[in-house]
Amino acid sequence: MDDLRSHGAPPDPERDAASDAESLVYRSVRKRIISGEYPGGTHLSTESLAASLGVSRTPVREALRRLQVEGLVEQHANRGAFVASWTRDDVDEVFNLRVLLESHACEHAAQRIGPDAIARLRELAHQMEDAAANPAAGRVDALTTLNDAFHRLILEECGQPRLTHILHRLVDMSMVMRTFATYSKEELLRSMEHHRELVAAFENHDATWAGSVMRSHLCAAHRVTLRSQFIADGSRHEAAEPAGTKAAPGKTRAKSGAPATRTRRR
Amino acid sequence: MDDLRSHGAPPDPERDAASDAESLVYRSVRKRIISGEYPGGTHLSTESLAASLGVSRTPVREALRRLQVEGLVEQHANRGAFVASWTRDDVDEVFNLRVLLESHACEHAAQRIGPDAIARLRELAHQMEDAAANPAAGRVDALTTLNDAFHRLILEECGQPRLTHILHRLVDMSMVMRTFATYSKEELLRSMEHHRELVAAFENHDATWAGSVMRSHLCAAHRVTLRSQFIADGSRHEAAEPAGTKAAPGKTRAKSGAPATRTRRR
DNA sequence: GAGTCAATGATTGGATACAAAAAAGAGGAA
DNA sequence: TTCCTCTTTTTTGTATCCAATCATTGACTC
Repeated sequence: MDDLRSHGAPPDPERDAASDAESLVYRSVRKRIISGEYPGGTHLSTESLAASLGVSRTPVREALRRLQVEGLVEQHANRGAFVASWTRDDVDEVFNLRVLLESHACEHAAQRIGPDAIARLRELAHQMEDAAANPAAGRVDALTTLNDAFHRLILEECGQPRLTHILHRLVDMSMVMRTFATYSKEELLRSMEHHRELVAAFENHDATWAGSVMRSHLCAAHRVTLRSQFIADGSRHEAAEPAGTKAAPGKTRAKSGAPATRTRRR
Repeated sequence: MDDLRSHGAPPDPERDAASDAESLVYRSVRKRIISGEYPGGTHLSTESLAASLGVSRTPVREALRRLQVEGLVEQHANRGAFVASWTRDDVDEVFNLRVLLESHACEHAAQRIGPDAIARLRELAHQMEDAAANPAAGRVDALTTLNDAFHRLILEECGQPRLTHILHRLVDMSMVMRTFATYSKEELLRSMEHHRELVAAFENHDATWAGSVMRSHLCAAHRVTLRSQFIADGSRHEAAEPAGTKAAPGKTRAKSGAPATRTRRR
């Protein structure tokens, strides 16, 4: 009957635009983690989150569980949820995985992508160049949003839902880490050139070329992230704790492992 | 003080051995999905699950949310959770990702693995050969358990928690699909030989060799899975619906997409 | 007889209430 | 002063309750 409706948003498990309370909390908390408003180690109290968002604790708990599985949050039994922290090894791992998977996705996308998506990619690349050339306030935000859209569009074109899902989460992690990233002028220009080159590779449906450019692009981003997050000797950059937040118990220990997905020691 | 305790299980986000109600439900439902007791399309009612497990609906809902994010169940808004179904494209995607990632993990593991882990791998390989040679009842279960332990041990040795986590989920999916798999005698022997060869590669810390064997191993498994799950023309193998279960609404449609991680159509 | 519409029943999503565990703090002894 | 212990307080984890939504069934109309 109204099959059209069930065709659209509701059955979509990644209901980014869903209007229920759980999704509201999920989007809100995720956004704040990615933007850096909640730095690593921040205690996420279900009660205060529920109060500040005007919902009860039930959907908050479900949203935190989702964020935990996605790796942005750690949950300690009977102690609640904390924003995941990042070590240098974590940064390396995430970027190594992105290099491996996103270039793979790029190669598939190059073979399947249609003219509409290519046009959209070109438009996004142009908008990024405009934003980069215009030293206005909010430039970084605009660039981040456009860059995110560019990468996500490529992912959607690869036609592999699980790969897309995994990479969305890795890209989220990269964005958390890139909160403090500062691109030099040269690095910015190189990044723009990578985007242009990717569009050219897609126009020619050249999978090898597209994958290769993506690898270069991510290697460069990896270096920028490392430079902005860690000082040369490899010691950890600790985001300043905002007043009123409590550090995760046993945090210094936890850092030597990894957030959210640590394996058991034997 | 009791820092030792917080060192162990409690702060582990993948608390497989946790004793709270949510984890109990999670493990129970996950096990039934993987074992094939709940075939694709089975409706997972929060109420009946809560009743059968002796807990309330609250932890059941959280466990289902976790399984949804992990891709084993689909949640349709206001309609509840259903066990994810698998198309041939899904099988191909999962195995392609495993080939890419598990060989990568293997290469890292080969460089880091210690003598204890190698000994344990050799032991597991021997046990598998014994189990394979002994045509007793429960042989398939024993082989599945041992093989799972073998692969997971390699993953833990690679020292990359996120990669490990992602692969755990992909392996779970493979196990769901392999429920009905039947290895021929030749395929079984080849699989055993792969395990032996992997141990040899690890003993020599030869990353290229180890990664290469793992690729072969997974390609072979991919073919067996395809053969057992789908008939030659590529049409879908539908697991028999047990009496009393309701099919997911719009299921025929959903199958053309993918479970749990479908991307939005534009 | 087929199709449409409304009432009913079942099930989910969310809110609140309660019990248990952990963290924080006060107090006292060495 | 420092360390230990007991109490208080906060916060989590679970159970129960209520409202909203969806599927189903039956009656009604064309």
